[in-house]
Amino acid sequence: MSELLLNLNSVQKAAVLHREGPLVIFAGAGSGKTRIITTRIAYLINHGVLPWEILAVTFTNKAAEEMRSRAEALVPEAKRSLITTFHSACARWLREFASELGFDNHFSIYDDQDSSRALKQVLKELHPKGDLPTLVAEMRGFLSYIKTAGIFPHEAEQFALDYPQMVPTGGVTVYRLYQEYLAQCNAMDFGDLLLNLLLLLRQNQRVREILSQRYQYIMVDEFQDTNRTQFEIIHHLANRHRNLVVVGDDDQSIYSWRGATPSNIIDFDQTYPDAKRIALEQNYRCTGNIVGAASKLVAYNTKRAPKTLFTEAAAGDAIEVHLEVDGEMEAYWIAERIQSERRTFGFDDIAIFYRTNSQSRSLEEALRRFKIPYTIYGSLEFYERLEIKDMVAYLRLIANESDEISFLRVINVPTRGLGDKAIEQVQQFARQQGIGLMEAVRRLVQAGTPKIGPKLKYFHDLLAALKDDIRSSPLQEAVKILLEALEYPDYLKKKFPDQYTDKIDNIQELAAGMSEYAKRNPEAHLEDWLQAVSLVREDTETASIGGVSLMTLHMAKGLEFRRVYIAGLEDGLLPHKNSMDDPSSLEEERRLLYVGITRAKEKLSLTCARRRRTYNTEMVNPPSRFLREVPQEFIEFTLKAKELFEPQAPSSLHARYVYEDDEEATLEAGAKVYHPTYGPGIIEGFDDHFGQRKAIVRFRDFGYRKIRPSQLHAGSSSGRSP
DNA sequence: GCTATCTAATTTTTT
DNA sequence: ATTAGATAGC
Repeated sequence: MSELLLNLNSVQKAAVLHREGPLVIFAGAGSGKTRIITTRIAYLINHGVLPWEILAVTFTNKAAEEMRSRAEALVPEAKRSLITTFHSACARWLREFASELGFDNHFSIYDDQDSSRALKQVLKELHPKGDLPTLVAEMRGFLSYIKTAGIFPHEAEQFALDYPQMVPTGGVTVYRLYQEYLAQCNAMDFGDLLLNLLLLLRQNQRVREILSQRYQYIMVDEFQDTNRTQFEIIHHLANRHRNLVVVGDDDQSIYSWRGATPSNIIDFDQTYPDAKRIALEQNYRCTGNIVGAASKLVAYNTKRAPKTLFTEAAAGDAIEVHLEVDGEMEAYWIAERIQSERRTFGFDDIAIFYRTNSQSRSLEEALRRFKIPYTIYGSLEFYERLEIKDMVAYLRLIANESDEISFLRVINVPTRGLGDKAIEQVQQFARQQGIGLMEAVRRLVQAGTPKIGPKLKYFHDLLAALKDDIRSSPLQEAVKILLEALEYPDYLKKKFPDQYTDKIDNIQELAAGMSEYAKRNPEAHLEDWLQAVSLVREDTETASIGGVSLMTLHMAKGLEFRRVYIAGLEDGLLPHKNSMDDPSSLEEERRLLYVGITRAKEKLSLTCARRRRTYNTEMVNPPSRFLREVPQEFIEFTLKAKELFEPQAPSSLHARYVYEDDEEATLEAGAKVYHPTYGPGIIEGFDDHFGQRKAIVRFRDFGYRKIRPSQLHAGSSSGRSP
């Protein structure tokens, strides 16, 4: 008996030992699913499977990294298996076969910001007078949806006929033009990495043969979050050997708004009728109370595969529920609590989760006041910072001169007299001649175009020199060469005098990361590094600081902490107000809380605030409806919460809170009101204005106003004429 | 063409 | 409050 299998329960063992054919594993939270995948990889390798015949895909770099290192710890050969994210696997295959699609294998990868800019270029030409920001926003949503659904431009027409409500006016044309523009730029957005690979697999028999032959054993983690495109890719890859194991938990599906279809896992056996099915329902992570609360909560969902998570662990501490007067006090309470428990839970053991990023500010302030170290995950992305984007854009343009989005970004950075007018002239010339922007620059320089000719020549020569210089130097020098050639520090100092040091530090960090990368991958070229930074976003600086972890509930998936706080359990925040009216969105909000709760190994606190300032207005939200769905037996109310919650009568929670006094009884948030001067509006919240209570009303025609409730009539029109 | 000022928009966002 | 992006004025 292999020692790998020690300490596995019989169900886990069955999952690991599964050899041929499709298998779907429903793995509840904390049931050891990463362990199963890694152990299975090790087991396969120990039993004659070649490491490079194994493919394991996940969604996040973090998860992939974890999986890779754990598998390697079991068998060192696992480092030759392909254990990575969907996007980076696809990017790798696309580089291999780019030419089959008419792409150069130095193609750029566009992040959301780049792709918005590309879309803007397309729309600007199509609707010169249109409201660009609105159009871009509308089309972005449509494009990301249609790409995750695996629908190609040539199929979009039919799709628009079948589902007209899903397609904005002109959407089909924009989709086609956008894809053409990206092809012209030799660039792919995140969606294209998947979609273009799917296109290859569908149309190109040679590629399909090679890739489906290559991987004997395929495993996919977090399968509930796959979209249709990903499902179809996996289907093609696994078609030959049919050794496909998918692992997931429909209760943890929290990305349906991004095209994930949990039916991929729930109905897996419709595509694979011979699929075996294993359910892992024993939780090894959390205490009894935490598991109990989470299961009871998620059981309120109507759409889910039936299952019950259980544990043999002791009940442990009760789940703490606390209510505070406002968001600041809530944060203060959490910080104080962390401080008082510091002998039991080290700062690294603790996480605070919240629904929206904007909630992090008050938490940060409170933690700072208590001198508690913390790390915020995923707020200001390192690679989205202006100075980093500038550097990366230059390097991209050097690797791929067709990359027009990078071209447009850097042509006047640092400022060199090539503003909107000049760019317009270059673009128009390019359009006229049917050539790329860089070629247009070359010809305009050659033609000795008046005014902009010399400036363009400077830019062109600079770029050419940079290209030579960087290509002939070791990779780790690239950023340094750029900085000097551009005199970029001077530019930063002039343009951002007070943020200068920060920005230079960031660039230093980029350069350090680059050196590190070059050291680890001695063979790597600029293109490899560019791909890595496009797909991996980690801020090495913040990652090493440690302390209490702050993140959104979405980011928390897949992680675990001994001690967890979830802040802002209020109707309007969790569930979020945009998701409260639609039943299936509401269920997703519930799953979000479920995910948060099940991250806690030992102790959990749920907090909410009566009032909360968001942006500039004060909102009054009732406690989350989800709090009522957690049975009282698992909960301990803090003193403060007790008087307000009345735990013995949970159904009165709302009533007591919202209708606390007569004024709010008739004018609660969300109520339609009518004002004699401003006309119809909706109450968004309340504000205490020097002791006087005012309603924050969003008027149909006059925007937001703070109004004394006595001036408002209930309903959408007044009985009297205004 | 560049800079300063104004305005609108802020759910979540693995890649 | 904050930020990015568009517009108006130098």
